[in-house]
Amino acid sequence: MQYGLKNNDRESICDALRKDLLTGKFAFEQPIREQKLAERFGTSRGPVRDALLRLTQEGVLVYEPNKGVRVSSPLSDAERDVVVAMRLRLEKFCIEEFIRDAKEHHFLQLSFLLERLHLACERASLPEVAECDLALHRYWVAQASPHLESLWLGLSVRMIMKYSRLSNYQQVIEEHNKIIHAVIERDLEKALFYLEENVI
Amino acid sequence: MQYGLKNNDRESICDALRKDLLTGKFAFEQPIREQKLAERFGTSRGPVRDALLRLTQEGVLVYEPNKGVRVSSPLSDAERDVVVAMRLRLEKFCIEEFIRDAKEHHFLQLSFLLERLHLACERASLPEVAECDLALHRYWVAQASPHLESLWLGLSVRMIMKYSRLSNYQQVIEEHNKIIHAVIERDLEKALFYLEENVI
DNA sequence: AAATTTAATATTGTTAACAATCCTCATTGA
DNA sequence: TCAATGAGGATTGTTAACAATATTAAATTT
Repeated sequence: MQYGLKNNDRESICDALRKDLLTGKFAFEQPIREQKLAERFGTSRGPVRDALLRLTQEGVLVYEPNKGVRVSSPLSDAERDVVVAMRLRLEKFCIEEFIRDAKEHHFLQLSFLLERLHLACERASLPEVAECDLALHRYWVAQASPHLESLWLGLSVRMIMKYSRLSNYQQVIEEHNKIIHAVIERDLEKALFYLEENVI
Repeated sequence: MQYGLKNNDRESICDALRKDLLTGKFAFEQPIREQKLAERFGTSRGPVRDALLRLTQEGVLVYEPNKGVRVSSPLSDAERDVVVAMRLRLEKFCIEEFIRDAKEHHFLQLSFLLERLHLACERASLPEVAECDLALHRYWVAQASPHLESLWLGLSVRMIMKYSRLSNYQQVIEEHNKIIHAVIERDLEKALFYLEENVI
């Protein structure tokens, strides 16, 4: 479980940790120790602290003064419903913008991300599937509104943490095929419909 | 503009900076320098970096590697609409939970926060009004769902940054009076109605 | 004079040492 | 026996120095 970050970057540490957290490598409520992570990533505690602070703000971790961070407890069903509704509102807006403004090379990038998701599903690797799924959705959000990207991330991460439908790989592929083909055909109505089916 | 933080705390720095940002003390796109803030708050750059990182995650600041952070540009009208809808969805849920579960001392605390808002409005101090307004809404959010609190903060801060209706002090007071009295009477329907009028 | 290169400065990124706080567990005293 | 105390270690919080990168200004070349 040793990572080789050539670019010592809080972003890299943050992404690696987020992946671990999403795929359940840490238990709920488990405390996270800075020194241990620093050793794992081959850096000092500084960049690790940065990453932990970010993940705290995203809601994956909970911070208590002088006690550090621990993995946050899962959302209640009611809380999750709220988060789902919010994410859907946000992502619908972004899909709409994306379909309106996207050029050919954006669609190409989308196809590439879809292909990566395919491969991850074939390999049946949950961490990779989770990452590719997020990367795909994140792409149109980031293209449509950089402002809303970090907001979106917080919502999505919380959603996935609660429980993951991602283990049904066949369904994951089909849902995303539908969405993306609708997007590429610039069929807004269809795209929103399939998105609504997928984001639950 | 010198603050006297006895408790050197990233939280304090973060709150102070957020207040400045919300009330327009920095221009959009203006770069923020760590050293300057460290001197202002009488600490080293470490805690300042922590605060800047948090505000970046909240969306108030934008980070570029090796270039630091700058004040983020304002939301477009369409983006703001999305954020408003999301915040409303979140806060309605929290009000509902709050009304269901609140004890007498929660109502007392609410009255206290309302009183503070009154005083701030009388003094016509925009920074204080903004702070009290946020503190009030934040209270029922935090009570109803600590999970959703940081999410709510990101939404609210972005909303207020765009433009502030807060300068009409008389209206601010009336709107909050209505909401809070409805809450104390546990009249959910009324509370949601007045909330919808307030969060725009 | 305009463009390019180079040096100097300013700013962010990282690190290791130190300070403050929390936690554990053995010791003490009733 | 049990609660209170306190020492020791573990962990987080802060700092200042250093490294890496970006920006600016000057010098050089064309």
